[in-house]
Amino acid sequence: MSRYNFRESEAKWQQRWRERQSFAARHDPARPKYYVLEMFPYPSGKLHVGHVRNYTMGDLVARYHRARGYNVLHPMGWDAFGLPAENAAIAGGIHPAIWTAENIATMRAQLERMGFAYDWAREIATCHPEYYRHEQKMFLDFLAKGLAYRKESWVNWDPVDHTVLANEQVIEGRGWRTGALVEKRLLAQWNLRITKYSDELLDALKSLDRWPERVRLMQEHWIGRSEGARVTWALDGRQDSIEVFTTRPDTLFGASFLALSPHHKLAEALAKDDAALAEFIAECDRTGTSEEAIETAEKRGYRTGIDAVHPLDQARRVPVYVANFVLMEYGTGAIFGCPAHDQRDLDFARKYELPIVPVVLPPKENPQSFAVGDTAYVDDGTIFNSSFLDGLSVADAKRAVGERLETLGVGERTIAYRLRDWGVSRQRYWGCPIPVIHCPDCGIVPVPEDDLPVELPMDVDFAMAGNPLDRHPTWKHVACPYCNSPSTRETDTFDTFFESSWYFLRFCSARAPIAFERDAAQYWMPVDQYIGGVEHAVLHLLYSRFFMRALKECGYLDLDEPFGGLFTQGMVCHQTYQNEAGDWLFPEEVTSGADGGLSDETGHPVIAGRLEKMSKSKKNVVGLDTIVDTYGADTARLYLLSDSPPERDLEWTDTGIEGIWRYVNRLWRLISEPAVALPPAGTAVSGSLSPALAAIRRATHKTIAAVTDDIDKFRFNRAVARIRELSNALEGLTEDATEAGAVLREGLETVTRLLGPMMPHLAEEMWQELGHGEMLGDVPWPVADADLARDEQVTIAVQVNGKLRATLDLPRDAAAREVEEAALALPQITRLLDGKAPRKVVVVPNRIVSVVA
RNA sequence: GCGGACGUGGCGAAAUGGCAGACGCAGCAGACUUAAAAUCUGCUCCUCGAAUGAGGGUGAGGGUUCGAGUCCCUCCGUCCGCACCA
Repeated sequence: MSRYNFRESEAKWQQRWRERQSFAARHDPARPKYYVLEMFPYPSGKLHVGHVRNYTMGDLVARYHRARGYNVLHPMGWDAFGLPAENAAIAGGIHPAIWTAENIATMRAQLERMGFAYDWAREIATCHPEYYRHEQKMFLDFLAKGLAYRKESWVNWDPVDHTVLANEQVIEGRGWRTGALVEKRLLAQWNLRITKYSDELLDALKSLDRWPERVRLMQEHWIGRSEGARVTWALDGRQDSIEVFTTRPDTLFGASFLALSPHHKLAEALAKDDAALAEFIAECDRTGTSEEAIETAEKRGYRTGIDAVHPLDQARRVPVYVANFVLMEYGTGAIFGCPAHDQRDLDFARKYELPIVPVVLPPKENPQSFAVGDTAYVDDGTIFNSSFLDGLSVADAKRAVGERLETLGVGERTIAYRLRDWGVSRQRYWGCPIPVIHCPDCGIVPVPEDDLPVELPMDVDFAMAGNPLDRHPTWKHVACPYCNSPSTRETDTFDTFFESSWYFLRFCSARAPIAFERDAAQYWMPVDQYIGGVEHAVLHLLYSRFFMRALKECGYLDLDEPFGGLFTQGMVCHQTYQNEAGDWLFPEEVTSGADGGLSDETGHPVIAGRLEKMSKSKKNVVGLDTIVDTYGADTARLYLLSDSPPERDLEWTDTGIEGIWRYVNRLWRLISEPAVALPPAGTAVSGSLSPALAAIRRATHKTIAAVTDDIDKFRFNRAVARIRELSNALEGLTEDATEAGAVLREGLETVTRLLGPMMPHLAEEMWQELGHGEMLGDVPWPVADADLARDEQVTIAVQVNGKLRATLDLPRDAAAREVEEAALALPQITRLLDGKAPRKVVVVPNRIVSVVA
């Protein structure tokens, strides 16, 4: 019995693809294009099966479209800047550039072993100056257009590492690496004006009909458009005023206080002469920004002693507080509190004993008796206690009050967004240098284009905390390009999301001396199918959408959306194991005893934990190399496609991959040791077929249609099941008729061609074994013959009162009357009807007869 | 709190409103073998029954329909995203 020799076969076909440059994409406007892209990896060390699931799907899509006649672009690259390289440098004394290059080499070799159909000539790594020089140019263009600007912003500051931390790097108020309490600091940061496109980014979501609804919703929430009003409150006895933003201007007459953010200009000004207020603000800053901190933080306020004048009733005064729950980043950094109709305001009012005036009367409530208890009333109702608004609905009152505010010049209807501009400065070495120079005389000066790229120096020292660029003896010291005064370079680098916001454009002309050739981008873009994890639903995918618009504004291209189709695949999970001490164990350290109990290598009991996403820290990882060594790339690929729907999480099990390996060998035997002699390649099926052979031929053509449809709809697990169904049927073909060989050949060739995009090496080997000279990768996708796929006989279910009672085999498309008669004549049915005529009979052609007795 | 998704055998899962459980994993029985592995064959939702078969079954309850896993309402549970957003 022969076994499929994947080692020989996979190496052979990979070599063949390389020699023939089978997957090199050529710009050819005469042909329809298809751009498939998987989110490019961070070169962290080694590929894990989670990566490989993603790339296997992309490869299937790429090879499938190639077979369908598209000019396919399917590139791969490396998102190569980032913290882990720097941490490796700090921990192990290896330079980030070397660490990254070594990891890329390892991971590229792993990808090549998987046989993915990438155009390797277009490979990019974002840490190369030939890549990042172009984004330095983009930044200068953004600067010229006002799309980039410098602003003081509040950041998470790690006092030990001397660096800014992203929100995700702050865990329970402490730096994830140092464990130091994170401070809020005001730092001058470069920002990109993404908010300029808030409305456009929101509106265009509607056009992204090949994106998951979930991702579009997440972006919609992230942009967070809300309509409301700005209202100006004069301050009693002062010249200045406070502007608040509200979505509920209809409740203005229920106001009982104003609250300022601790970072509000007025709050800071007052703190200069008020030590207690200064201390209150300082305390607010010490509170972390993490979810836990926010949730547990008590709502606290500081009474300033200032009163504000109600804009619609000069006689009314409300106290002004500084409150810890008011965000400077949203709206105007100041709110008015209406306790009766906002839960948070209600809690605050109860605590500080402020008046609670209801102004929205719920339906069926009495204006005299209605009172707010512990719960604010936030729904619709009739306005009361509100002067000229009395009697209006909430919606009408919003309109009326908006008009009045505008007439009086004390406010206007406006729109607020949750989206904030994107802060791109990072106090890190391993990133793209921000190409500006600080001149004591000229101020901030862009690096002249001729001086690009600003390259990272290689001779850096990681021995001390903080950004090595800052401490470098010479790098930052330059002459001002305009006045020649001694100046300093910007030592911050870009957020690494900068690189991933345009890499898909670089792939269109990866070796161009400019960022990308306009023609190439206009031809290949947008990406037709983008595939990656849902964890990028907002940041990367939103930044990329912004970049397209910003680049368009700077004249780079004329397109808005980068990704026409998006698919977010599930994660690969694995059982976790812990010993009694609570230490995590690798799966290979665990053995299961005869009684089903688990133990470690020392014989101590092991507790099986929950299924979790594979991660190094929980040790529930499966090494890709081991899998490929043992079973080959194709087996791993088919397992990743077959076991779960692609959008759902997949559990990696040893028995699962074993099963696929058995299937691979069954397929190989089916081809290499056919039960019936096969006629030569190219022999068509002819002559009259026995019913059994006709059924197999029908199954063959049905399978083509079904698998094609399944792949189009990303139902890969079902496509695999269909192919297995067909190959199972072919295994059962042992009939020794003249036509049998030709029918078997047609079936085997179909299985081979359908498997081509999934298990490309095995399929090539099978295709060759079937006697074909050309490569399967060059053979067009099979087309189902609708006539051959059609059933001549159909099985029709017969229901009585909704219960299945019998089935009926009839010729296809039999007349409804005949079907009904045949059904009613069945003994099981006559028995149930007991001689009575049915009250009603529904006949669905070729499917069912439903009898109501 | 807001928003979303999901709930089907021992497990992963199928099922344009039309025969629930395709395809696979695990399991059981058998064949081959001195034996094991590999391979092959058969069985495997539950209850009753020797069997043809009968009844029940898609988180719970209700509704629409000739017909509901699928559509609608209420509830329960799980997972995910966002969250002091005014």
